Amino acid sequence: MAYEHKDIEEKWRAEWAKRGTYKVASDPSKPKYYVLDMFPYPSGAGLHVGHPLGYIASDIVARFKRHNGFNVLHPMGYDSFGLPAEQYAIQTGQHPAKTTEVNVARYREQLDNIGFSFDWSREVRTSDPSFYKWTQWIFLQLFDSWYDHAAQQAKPISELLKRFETQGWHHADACALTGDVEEELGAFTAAEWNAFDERTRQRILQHFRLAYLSEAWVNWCPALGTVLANDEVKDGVSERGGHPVERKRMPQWSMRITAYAQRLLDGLDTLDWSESIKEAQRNWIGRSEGALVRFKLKDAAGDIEVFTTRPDTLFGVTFVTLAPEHELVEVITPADRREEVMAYVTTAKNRSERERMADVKKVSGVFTGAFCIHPFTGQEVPVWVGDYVLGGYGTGAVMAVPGGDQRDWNFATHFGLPIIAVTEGADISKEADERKDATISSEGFLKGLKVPDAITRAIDELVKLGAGERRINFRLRDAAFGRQRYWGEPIPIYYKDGVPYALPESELPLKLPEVDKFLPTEDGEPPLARAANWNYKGHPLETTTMPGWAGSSWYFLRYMDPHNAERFASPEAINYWQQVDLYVGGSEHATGHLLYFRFWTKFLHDRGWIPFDEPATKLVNQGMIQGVSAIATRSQFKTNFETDGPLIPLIDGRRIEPSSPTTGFGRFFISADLLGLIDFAKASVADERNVTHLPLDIRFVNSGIVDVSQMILGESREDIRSGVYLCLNGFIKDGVAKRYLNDNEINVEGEIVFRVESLVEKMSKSKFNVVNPDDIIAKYGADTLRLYEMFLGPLEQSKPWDTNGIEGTYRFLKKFWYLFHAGSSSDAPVASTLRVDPPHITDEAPTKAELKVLHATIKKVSEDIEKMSFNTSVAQFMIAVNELGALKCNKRAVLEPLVITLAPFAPHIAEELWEKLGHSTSVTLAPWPKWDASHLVEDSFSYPISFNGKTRLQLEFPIALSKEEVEAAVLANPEVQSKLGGQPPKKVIVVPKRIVNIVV
RNA sequence: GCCCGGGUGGUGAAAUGGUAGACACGAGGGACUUAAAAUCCCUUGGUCCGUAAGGGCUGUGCGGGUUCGAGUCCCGCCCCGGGCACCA
Repeated sequence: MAYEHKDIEEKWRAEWAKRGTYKVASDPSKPKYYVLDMFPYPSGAGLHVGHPLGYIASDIVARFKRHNGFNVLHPMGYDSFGLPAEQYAIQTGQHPAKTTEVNVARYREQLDNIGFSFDWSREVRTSDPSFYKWTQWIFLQLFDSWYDHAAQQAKPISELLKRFETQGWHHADACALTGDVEEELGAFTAAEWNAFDERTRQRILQHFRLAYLSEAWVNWCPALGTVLANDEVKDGVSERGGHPVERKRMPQWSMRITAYAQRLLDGLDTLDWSESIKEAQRNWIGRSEGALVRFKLKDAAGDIEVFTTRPDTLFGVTFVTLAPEHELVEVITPADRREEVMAYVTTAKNRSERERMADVKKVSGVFTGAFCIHPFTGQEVPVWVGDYVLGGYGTGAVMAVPGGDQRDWNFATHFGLPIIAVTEGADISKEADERKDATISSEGFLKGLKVPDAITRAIDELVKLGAGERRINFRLRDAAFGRQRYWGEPIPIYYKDGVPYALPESELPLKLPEVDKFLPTEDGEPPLARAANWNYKGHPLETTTMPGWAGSSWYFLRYMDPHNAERFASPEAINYWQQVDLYVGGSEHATGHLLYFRFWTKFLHDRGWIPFDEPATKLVNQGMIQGVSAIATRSQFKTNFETDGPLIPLIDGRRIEPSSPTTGFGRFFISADLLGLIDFAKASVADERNVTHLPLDIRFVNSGIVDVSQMILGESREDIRSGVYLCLNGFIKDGVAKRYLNDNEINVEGEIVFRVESLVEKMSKSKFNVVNPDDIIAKYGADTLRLYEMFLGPLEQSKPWDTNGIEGTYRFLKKFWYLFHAGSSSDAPVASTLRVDPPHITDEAPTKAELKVLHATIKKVSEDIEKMSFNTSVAQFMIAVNELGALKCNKRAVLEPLVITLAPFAPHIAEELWEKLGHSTSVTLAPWPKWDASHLVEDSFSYPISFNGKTRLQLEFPIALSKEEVEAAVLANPEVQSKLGGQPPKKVIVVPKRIVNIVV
């Protein structure tokens, strides 16, 4: 009779594996559907209940689509290159491949327990040479490509060479140069190109390749011995480990993602992604329209280039500020100012980016002594250096308009520089006016124009004067691609005379070599430099490896054809499976993975390898499941013991006496309900440090009450094991509860229980609040876990995990099971229910009420899955079971379709019941039931009758009645009449099948 | 500062402009049981009146507005979460 989840789930997991139930192949006769989860990095900690949330949701959709006739690709794999395995390798000497293998096995075991419909025959691992062969191959394609801005497309380098050979390179083409890391490239003719030596040619080509090597400002992290990407640096320290990061110029592999800035931006409009992710990407790309303005130097050749979004404020320029790193600083500073200026530059430069960012309030700068010429007025404008201008961004110089920009205003005010009002109605004595809908008021030809018109006019004038032009600037930077690390894809490049060359395709995969240690060499070379024979035909190989995002930028393609040895995936497979129809993962990847993922897809499209240029049409971000930490308060009482003995004073004047401490000090854990009763003033807690908060392991906490005796057995922290736990009416020491030694129990009744406060925060080992899905599954089963995770709330929302609530979904499954077995002959509990527990199903025709429940459920669940509103579908299942239980329904015609609708959510129990209903094939093959609206039609409706919008009573009328008939019937009702008190209603609103509102 | 989310019982939450709190947890009461577990039934936003049946008022962060009717739409604030930021 009982619902034995363990037997059922083990049986079906084995059966699915044996039958290959979830294996999938291209099948042109069926429509395809591609459901993808962001694959996990297999960490040593294993999965906690938060990880599978998205996987369960996508699994439900995958199963639902299968029932609806789609051929569903639903794969899983591992992002198995990464820092933690390498850190572990450095500490222990254990090869990261080994650790990764162990962790993957553990992940697989945990994932299998949850009953996902993954086609494991398609598993990929980014650290597998058969996979990273193609990551390297794509790298070579990028190395062999340049971006033709005129055509808005990546093209082979060979085409560029032809162009150079016949046309050379002209400054007019210079817009092809993108990114922030190139040096100035001069124009050359075809004849010059043909005369260049190999070295020169290769150096020039680096300016065009989409994967390129150049001197770049990088985030160098000395502690990690590596370079970090911009998005791996948070607040000036490394995201992982929190080590300081400094700006350093060094040779660096980069990806020219900036070439795609406009397309990455435009593409967002075509995607069904959450607005917040799209917005984050828009911000990250950071397109701004404005003008490049050149200020001629007064006493030197050349000019200062400035980018501004507000050329309309040019008449408000009172000075120009250069970043301390700006190369002109040295050039223009006159000798008599040199000492002072260079001293400032040195300090400003040495301040880390972190300090400069943290210190917004402090204004610092110095006058160079040089002047430049205002392009419109011809007046002299002083040139300053200020550290509020960053060298790495834009041109590293700003035209300062203190009347229109707050930072410039701060700088001008601090140094007493003139401030000109640029807009009508601005009060420049208090702050700058940054409004973009103002009218220009500064003297000159822009006066009286609205800002947008003034911008256009200003640019026109700049162009006429040759002093500037329209310019679109992107915040997006080229992506650093090399890491001074071992555990990543080797970059398939070798060096001849210091010039990088592509390794021939036939040499791929370039496998990771064995090294004696996973650390940088003594002279700071990356670990790969330790490898013996790390060269190609005598030429040294590249020693940096690829970053984490390389493999994840294209893995979705490999799943389509994971064992192909000839190509990253066959054209047939790609043409069949196309884009990902539903991609599920965390929103923390908004500007990292999800941008590179789109970038590589666009690139592969440009070069003709794939027919689409966006990887995933729909993206859903699951929320985070937070942990609930159990926080215990611990205090060290002092001094009172010396005079009063081991008594703890309470605010009502009484004292409680736990077992006597041997010294004059006592360290106690205090139950949350006792906390407010202790008189901490009298207890003379020396200082705040004597009251501390410690997280207890939530495995020993139930509804806020700690099982202290169990906890001290399983606890590794000594202070927790040996602690004295003060409760309301006694204390617990060494796991034994005792009454207080004096008669001052606050409450002599009841058990001595220790309570903790709960705190919702990130689930993590260090907070002792991790819930392992394996434990939940052992107790309640995977089907219960799946249902409960969905039942917690909307998928995209973050929510705390509370194991206590799981009983509800477990009870639901037991009731569902009972529907099939109520009145069954074998009512006695038996060890295994699988064969001996016959179902009790009849073939009788269902009643109207039963059909209504069934069809309402099919309708609601079908619609909810499409909307990814899983919590409401689970609620509907509960309603159905409660109602069918009350109707004592055990009819096949009702239960059979219900099993199919439940199958995507709780596949194990559904398979078992499906089999019991007499089917020999898997429930996953059953077609999705259709709901029939005719079963949902009601004969009558109970109208809420409201007066002025407030519901007062209910009246039932046939739905066939017209508005007028309902109104008449309502007004004829004696109760309504008495409420009206003889007054005629002002108005009566009847909304059929909804409400009646009487206005009085 | 800017851009996205969000704010509803003790808790997780539900609600095409139409009966706020579905569903579930927890809590309280009861049934069954020698007992426990399991299961089942009832109550459960707040508050007031009533012995009771029942009824009144109030209530979706705050203040306005639109509407016969607002958790939902509009305007102005407050708070929480996430993202971005010396980009000139």
